Amino acid sequence: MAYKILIADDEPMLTGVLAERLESDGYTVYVAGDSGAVLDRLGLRPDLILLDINMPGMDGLELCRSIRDTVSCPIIFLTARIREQDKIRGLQAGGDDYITKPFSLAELSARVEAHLRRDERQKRNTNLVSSHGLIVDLAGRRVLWEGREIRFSRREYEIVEFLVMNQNQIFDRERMYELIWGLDAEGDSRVVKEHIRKIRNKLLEVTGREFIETIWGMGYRWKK
Amino acid sequence: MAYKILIADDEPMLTGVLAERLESDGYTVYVAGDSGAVLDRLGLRPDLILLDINMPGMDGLELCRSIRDTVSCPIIFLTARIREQDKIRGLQAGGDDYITKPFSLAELSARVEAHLRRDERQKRNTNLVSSHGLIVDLAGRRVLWEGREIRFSRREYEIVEFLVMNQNQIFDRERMYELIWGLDAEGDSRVVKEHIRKIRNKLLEVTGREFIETIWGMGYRWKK
DNA sequence: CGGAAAAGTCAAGAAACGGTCAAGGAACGG
DNA sequence: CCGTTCCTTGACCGTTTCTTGACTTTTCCG
Repeated sequence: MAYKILIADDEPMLTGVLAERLESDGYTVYVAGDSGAVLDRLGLRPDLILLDINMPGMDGLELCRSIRDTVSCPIIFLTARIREQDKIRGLQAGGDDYITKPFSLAELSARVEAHLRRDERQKRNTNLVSSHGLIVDLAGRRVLWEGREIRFSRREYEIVEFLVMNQNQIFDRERMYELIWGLDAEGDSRVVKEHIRKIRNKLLEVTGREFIETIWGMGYRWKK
Repeated sequence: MAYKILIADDEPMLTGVLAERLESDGYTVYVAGDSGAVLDRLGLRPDLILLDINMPGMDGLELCRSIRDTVSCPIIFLTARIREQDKIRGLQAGGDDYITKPFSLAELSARVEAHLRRDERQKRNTNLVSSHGLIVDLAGRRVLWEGREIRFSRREYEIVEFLVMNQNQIFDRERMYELIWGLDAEGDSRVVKEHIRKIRNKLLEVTGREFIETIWGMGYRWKK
């Protein structure tokens, strides 16, 4: 699975170059041009965020705090400021690292990798989430029931993980498609319902229970 | 407010060290040495529980289930067992994580923090607005009365949410139609009154009360 | 009181939605 | 390169919900 990186910057010149490089490094890249877009994209559960400290809309530090309220992935600031004081403030706001412009792509690439590595190591232990006896192993990307694995395809697993991680919320197909597929609503959100069907079948077959409920006209929700 | 952590373990050596570390991390710590004490302390509404799986009295898994009947905070098992099977059984009993002894205090500390954070996030994502005992769950897009759901269709829910969120204002049908259906005032704003009727019926049936009032010639308003 | 405008009620057809299936195409692994 | 798995799409059908029009009741005001 490719790591997802969210670039939060409003200079198309820069984001273009960054995206190109990171994609060639094998990452999936998303770009958000303003604070609102950044917060929207958090649902994608990026593995790392590159954050321009001077974004239109919210102040960068403020934005960083908001991000931290939602996700815990590494955040690397991109900035022209160089004063030590700024560095400290950034880290206090929940940033993990700081790269000052101009920087070389090689350097950025290296730091991104380092952070992902470290984060990965930290995560590996912990990540099991359970719900009604169903265990979702986030690190291993698999689902267990009474010790046995229920085999899901990639998309199926991603949907299960997504719903389990956002149990109390309800998502219509459009929104799920945006958040899980990540593309900008290209394509047809009807795929979602087909995947949901497959998932339900597998879960029902193995567990004999229903886990995903449909709220007519509103969307799907993981049963509490 | 400091988070409250309940340590359920009968080895004073261990609980002492744990408590010391967690207190220095800024948490309020309670210790319970046997199953009975644990259940007693649940009244304190701890934010997280560290549970030794081998406690005198009840079996750890059993105890875990009992705890789950009362509180929903994260439970981290402390144990010497290491088999994958045990891990899974623990999670099925309602545990959230599993740390095998011996563990480093740093690791424990990190996991405690991670769980508290996740729990906090989840709570915050549950946006509730209440009015006269009626609870509107914005994330789940549903309406509750005395813990029970009142089922509304999508439009109905949208109208309820809209009115509850704008309690002191009066909206005529035209305006509600524009604001809830969206811009293009295509169609006929008479639908609104039909939906209002349905909503009133459902609310009245379940709660026996009136929530929406009509201001003659002006529109509708959520009762204060 | 009486008429007009506003609001409420009801039933029925239209539209939207979700579930299911089958099949073509893309991606993957050997 | 080939076979397999997975993803996506289109079509169909039953169900729920939305909308509409006709009709009734309430409210206001001369």
